[in-house]
Amino acid sequence: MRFSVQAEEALRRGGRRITPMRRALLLLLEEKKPLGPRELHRELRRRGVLVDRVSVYRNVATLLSLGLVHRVLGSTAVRPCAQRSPSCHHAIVCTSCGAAREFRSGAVEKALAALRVRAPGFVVQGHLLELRGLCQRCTA
Amino acid sequence: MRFSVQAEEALRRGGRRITPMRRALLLLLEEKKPLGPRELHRELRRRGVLVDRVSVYRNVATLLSLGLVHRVLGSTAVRPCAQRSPSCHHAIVCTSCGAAREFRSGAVEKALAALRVRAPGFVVQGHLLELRGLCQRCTA
DNA sequence: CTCTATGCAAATAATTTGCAAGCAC
DNA sequence: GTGCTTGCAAATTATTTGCATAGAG
Repeated sequence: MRFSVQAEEALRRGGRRITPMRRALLLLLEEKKPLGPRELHRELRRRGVLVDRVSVYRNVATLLSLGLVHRVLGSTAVRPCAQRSPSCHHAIVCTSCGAAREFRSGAVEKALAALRVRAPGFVVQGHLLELRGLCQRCTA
Repeated sequence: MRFSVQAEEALRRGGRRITPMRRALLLLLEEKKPLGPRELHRELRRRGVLVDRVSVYRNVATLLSLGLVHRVLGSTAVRPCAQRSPSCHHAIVCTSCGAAREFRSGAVEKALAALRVRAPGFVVQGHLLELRGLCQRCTA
C-alpha cells in the first residue's frame, strides 16, 4: 500500500488529524529522497504550501514518534518506514545524491536473526542497516 | 591495538599534531560510550582539561574526516572505528544508556558481501549496521 | 622556525517553547 | 463544540567562521 495512505490511517488511529500540510508532507516524503526539516520546509513552500518552519519540525517529530518514518544514519533526514517492521530498516543510500530505497535480503535477515539470539546479554529490539554507495545515475 | 594509540599514529600520518587536548579526547572516546560535542566538552572540563567548546567541534570534525570515528544513528555522538574497515561499521547500541561496542559476525559479513554483488546498478562502498537493544545492565 | 591548533568573540543555523487563533472531525 | 494543529514571536541550543596567539615538531 502507498506510504501516504497507510500513514494517514496510522495518524487517524493515533488520534491525529489529517491536515493539508500533513497530506503534502506525506506526499513529499513518498516521492523524494530523504530530506531534513529545512529541506522539507523549502520544498513545501516551493509547492505553494505556505507552512511555518516550526510546524515542519513538529510534524516530523510526530511521524518519528509514530514510527512512520526513520532517520537516515548520521543526519536529520527522514524517509518512510516499511510497514512490515517498525524497528528494522534496510536501506541503500547514495552517498552522492542522497537517494535512498529499501531492500530485502533473506540472507541478511537470517544472519541477523541468528545474531539476535547469540548477542551475549543483550536484548535486541531492532536494527538498522544502511548500504552506502553510488546509485546508477551517479555512477555514470 | 588500542584506539588512542593507533589514532595518534593516524593523526601524525595526516600531518596533524598531538596536543594535550587531543590526547585527552582520544582517551575519552576510548573509554566512554558515544558522546556528542557538548558532552565531550563537559567531560573534558570535568577532568581538568580546560578546552574551548569550539576546539572540541574542530577536533571531532578532524577525527571524522580521517575516518577514526563514526557517528551513531540519529545523533552527533561519535565512537571509535575499528581499523579493519573504515567504511564498514557494526555496532550494538543500548537504547537506554547509550553504551556501544562493535561486534563481528561472519554470517552477516558473508550475507552482505553477497548482497554487494547483487545490488542492481549500485556500487556499494560500505555499510553501517546498528543493532539496537538493551544491554545487560539496563535489562536488569 | 614553520605551520597547525587553540581561545575568544561573534555570526549563523538549528531546534524548542509558549500562547492565541484556526480548523478537523 | 472540543481538542489537536498551526503561526508567530522569541528563547535556547548547536555549529561555523575570523583572527590573533600559543605550541608541537
